[in-house]
Amino acid sequence: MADRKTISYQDIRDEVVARIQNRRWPQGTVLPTELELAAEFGCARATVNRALRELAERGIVDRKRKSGTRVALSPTKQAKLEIAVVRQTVEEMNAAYRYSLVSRDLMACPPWLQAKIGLTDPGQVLHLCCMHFADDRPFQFEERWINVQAVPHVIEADFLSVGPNEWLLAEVPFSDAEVAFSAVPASASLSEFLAVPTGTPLFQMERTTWFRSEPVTFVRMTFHQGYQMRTRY
Amino acid sequence: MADRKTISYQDIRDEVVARIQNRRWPQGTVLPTELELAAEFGCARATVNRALRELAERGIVDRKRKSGTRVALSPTKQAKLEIAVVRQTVEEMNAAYRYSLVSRDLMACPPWLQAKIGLTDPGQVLHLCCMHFADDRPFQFEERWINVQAVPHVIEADFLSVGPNEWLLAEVPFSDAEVAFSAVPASASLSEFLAVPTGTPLFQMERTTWFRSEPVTFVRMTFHQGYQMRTRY
DNA sequence: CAGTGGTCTAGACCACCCT
DNA sequence: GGGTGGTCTAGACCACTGC
Repeated sequence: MADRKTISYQDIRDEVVARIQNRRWPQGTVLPTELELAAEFGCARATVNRALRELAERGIVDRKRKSGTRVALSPTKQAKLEIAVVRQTVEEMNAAYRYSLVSRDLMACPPWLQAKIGLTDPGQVLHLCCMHFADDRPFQFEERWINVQAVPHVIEADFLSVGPNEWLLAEVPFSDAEVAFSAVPASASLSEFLAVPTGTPLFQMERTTWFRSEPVTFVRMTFHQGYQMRTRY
Repeated sequence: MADRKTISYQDIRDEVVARIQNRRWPQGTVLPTELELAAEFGCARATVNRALRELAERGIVDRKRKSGTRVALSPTKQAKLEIAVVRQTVEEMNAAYRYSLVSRDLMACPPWLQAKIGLTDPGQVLHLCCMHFADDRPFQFEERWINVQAVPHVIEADFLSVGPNEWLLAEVPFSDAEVAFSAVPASASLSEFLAVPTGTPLFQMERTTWFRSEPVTFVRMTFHQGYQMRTRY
């Protein structure tokens, strides 16, 4: 350690990671207590605490009261996926974004959807189909159902110029969501919208969204052939 | 707010989220300063700081020195994906896990791989193919290349009973990785290993791993038909 | 019961960056 | 230049949990 004036929590965090990678503290090892580490590094316990808390969040160590901090055994690593709005994703590729509404109809909530999102009252849903283009080439086909009861004035939105994703984000900020990724074959309609042969493997993302425990929307986003979702961790 | 003895950072965090969802603080709004919030909630600034820092990590607010804290405009939401070892994934489905080594050969690093993982010296790589089963049904096909230079004694491992993933995790703990998810058609060999017709859409995950900036391994994991990766956020 | 992490406080200094 | 968040300190009390 450099003999700087003050030790930062990042110094401690990095040093702990180094010792784990060095095998000085192999997997399963119980680390010294916060007090001991604070003494070793010559800093306050709060500083050690912050460093170790961050490592615990990353899944690198496990912490328990009384038993202490130990190096994690099965490193269930956590990847942070940044899920942005389609427009942003397209623009980050330096491509021109274009949005187009395909269809919009109000309907009774179908039973499968009712079960899927856990809706008790069989109310109405707004059913939307949209296309997103990058440089005028198909990028994503979006099929969405919105729970009218949860967002009543969705009926007044025409979704001609603004996509439902962005509209909802402004309307229902910071909701909870559950996502599922999978590979699906292009159906007849998907093959037309995304300009690929029927049966082509396509990357799909499904998402159900709740606002204060009330289901708001379910969306199925199917990407163009060859799309990859990437992240670092 | 309940008139409890002390205000926790979670109280503040939840209250701030509530005010954002209430539209009391619409998107783009500049929040009161930490000092002002501390005064309002009757707590120390550090407590407010921790609450707001957590919200900033979640992407709900943006913080900048001098300009202050404001409600995020484009909520690039972050999903935390827990990427576990295959065995763990299978066992969490209450299925019996079985592993099988398909092939193992030492070879010169092919140029495409050299370019992909950013390897400067054209050294040797260990090329492995493995199968993972859940209740004796194909679950995942794994094709992997390991940089021998980075992990020399990988040559002594036979990978007959322990898969390369678990071996590497014990060997090279907590490395950095880059992952990409996509949908691919089943190739001739994939169709045999995963028992599906050729061309079937399959979910695939590719991962490159570095340990202290040195490339360690590149792996391509292809899942059985219909596999879904799920998460909440 | 006692040890460990979890959290809060009151105060301080610093670094960044907008005006 | 000055205001804001970023961080550290020294001390305190609390909550959980293994012994």
